[in-house]
Amino acid sequence: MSASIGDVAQLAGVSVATVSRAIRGLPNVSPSTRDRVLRAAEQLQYSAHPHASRLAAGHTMTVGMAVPVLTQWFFAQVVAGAEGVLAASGYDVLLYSVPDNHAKQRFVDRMPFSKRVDGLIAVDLLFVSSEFERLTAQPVPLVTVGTSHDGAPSVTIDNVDGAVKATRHLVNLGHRRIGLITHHQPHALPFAAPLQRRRGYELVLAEAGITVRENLIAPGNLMAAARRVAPLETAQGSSRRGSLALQGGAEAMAQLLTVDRPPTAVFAESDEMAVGALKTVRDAGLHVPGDVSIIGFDDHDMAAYCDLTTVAQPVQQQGETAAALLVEHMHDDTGMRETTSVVLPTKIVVRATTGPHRSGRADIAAVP
Amino acid sequence: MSASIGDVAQLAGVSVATVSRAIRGLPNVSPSTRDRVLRAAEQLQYSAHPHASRLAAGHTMTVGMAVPVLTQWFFAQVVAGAEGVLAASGYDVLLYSVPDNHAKQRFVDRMPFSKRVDGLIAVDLLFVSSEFERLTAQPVPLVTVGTSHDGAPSVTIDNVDGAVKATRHLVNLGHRRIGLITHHQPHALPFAAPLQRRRGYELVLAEAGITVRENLIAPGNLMAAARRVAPLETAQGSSRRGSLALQGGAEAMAQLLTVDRPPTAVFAESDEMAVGALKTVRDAGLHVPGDVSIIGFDDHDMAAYCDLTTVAQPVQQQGETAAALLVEHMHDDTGMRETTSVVLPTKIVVRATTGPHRSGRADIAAVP
DNA sequence: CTGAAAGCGCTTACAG
DNA sequence: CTGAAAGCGCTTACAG
Repeated sequence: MSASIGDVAQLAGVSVATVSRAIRGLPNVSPSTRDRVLRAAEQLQYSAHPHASRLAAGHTMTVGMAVPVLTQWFFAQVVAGAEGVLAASGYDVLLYSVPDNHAKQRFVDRMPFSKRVDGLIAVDLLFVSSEFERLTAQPVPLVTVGTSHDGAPSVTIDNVDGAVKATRHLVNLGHRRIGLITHHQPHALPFAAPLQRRRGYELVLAEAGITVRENLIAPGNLMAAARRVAPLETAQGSSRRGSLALQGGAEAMAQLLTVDRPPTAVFAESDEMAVGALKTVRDAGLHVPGDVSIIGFDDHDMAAYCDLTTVAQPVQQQGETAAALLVEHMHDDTGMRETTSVVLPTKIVVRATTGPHRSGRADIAAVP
Repeated sequence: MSASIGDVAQLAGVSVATVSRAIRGLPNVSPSTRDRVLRAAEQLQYSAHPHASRLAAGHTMTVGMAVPVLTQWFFAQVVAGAEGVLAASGYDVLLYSVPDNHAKQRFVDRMPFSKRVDGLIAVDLLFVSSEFERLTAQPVPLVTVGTSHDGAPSVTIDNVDGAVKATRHLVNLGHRRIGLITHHQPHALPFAAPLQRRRGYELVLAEAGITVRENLIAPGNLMAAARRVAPLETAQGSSRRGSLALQGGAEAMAQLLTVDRPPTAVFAESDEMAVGALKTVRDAGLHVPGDVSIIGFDDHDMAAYCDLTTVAQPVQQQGETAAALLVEHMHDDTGMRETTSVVLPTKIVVRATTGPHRSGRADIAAVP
């Protein structure tokens, strides 16, 4: 079929051991020999059979990457980011989609023992402790993005802080009746992004002396429908729902417009929901930001187009950082697995959908 | 580290050969022996080392998938579709991003000879004949999606026909001045989707006795910017540009609104451009479809949300079909590579952005 | 139905 | 600096 190391050895008149060394750039090969080998290899279009070298050398030069679903904006970005740095370091990426708990179970059961990867990146996968233990009880290093577990390096953003920025922006514009469109999932774990973002919202209201009103908080996640499409509990579900989030945001906003004194500003936990909300407001004949200010979260591709004010998070960079961390760990043979957790910064991007509260500081004055 | 086939053999009291056969469900193993082996394997949490079995068996059980860039909607969908059926057939997917000509060159040079995959799927990659020959001059089967080359199975859609449907829809609504927002790339090959879609447009105008007017055709591709982001010439660039397309569509529409007698209907070669166009029209204070009808192409996630009339193409299904075709070819040891090319159907989805020409059949009456 | 042995194509001590 | 040989963990004829 194609040339083997033996063919090259024969052509170059050396042993296969020497070919192996010459080609991999190992020391202890005389320049002239190396030259001859390289020329022979070139001539035969030789490249090492990866499975053979991996078997012999004991490493695979590939890393496994598990994501809930590739079709969602966030995940595709993260994978792309990781793939870039992994490729640059000579690693192939093996893709695993883990759309539901069954797939997660299978991933946890099989992956660590399948010996086919040198490292693992898990994006937005919430592992219960038994799963996580199983995953780390073996020599393949793991780094998580979007979630963090004690015992593995992780890459995340500070969701509370991001939400604080968003809410504070609205408060500083004079708003007092501030709505929240959430993507809280029923049984989500405590550190899930939706809960964290809600927490930031509540923190700022408290610090501004504004009472949290339940009727100003609307779920934008269309639970039944979302569950059908993406049955897996993910940590940052908010940013990842695809077009359902548009619709969910639209409906949540519609609900907010029915309450007694509707909000003059709304923080949506994701840009997609924010864009949906935008539509509802405009369809209702109201103006943004004249009547209602809206701020999102993510800096999704659509955000710039819609002139949406938002809290930007670096998405591709989360993949890149995770990959860099992983590469470092794979090269680190000391076996000691220090658990770096890097928290990437968010930053507010003010565009055209937020503005000062209409009645100036009226509302504020109304509150003692 | 983890159990090997030898450990299982020892525990079960049989030879490794028998373990191998029992575990892979080969015939010629007595039920009781098989049972004992399976139990032992279970107990040791044994799973075969993939590199070893692949080396020995001569196949890799993985397929390589090359896409221009994973971050674009279309490509992520296609990969997800393919990954699904590949996983179901027991294949892993190795991801290659081929964002520019340099990467393409490297892919063509190395991939086929790297012996690391049993098959290849190339999405939207335009190969010149020398590249294509190199790719097919080896035993690894290739299937292309979005492009088709003589000599390899492919899955595509009929872009001409899709565009015919779109344009005919507008003509049937009584429109005569029909604009086109193109995504034609300067040096694109003849079969590239943008050209095909344009061809469909021209075909229908001709059949309706309407002259093609150059000033009603506007490029929506923001060439300089697009080139910076995605330097590779792709076949169906129109559908894949991300947010640039939104902006490009918006600008193209703005241009169309400046001509002497502006179009009463516009066919945009992609939904993203159509959505951009929608914005321009509304920002100008005009109504859709009252003043201008707009139809897109793709049935992108955003289309339903925007109530955009469009020509839907099955996107995930293109990945699924390609994967199924490839699996079939990989299982086919006859070596004869019949070149099935499957063309998936498009279908028009009428929503709220197209409507009858305002002045009824006036325009039509004006033309003999 | 089962086992002993060769072989897949490399890498890596070990000698020299 | 270079080579002979063992070994990585499986699979696959070949015997029996």
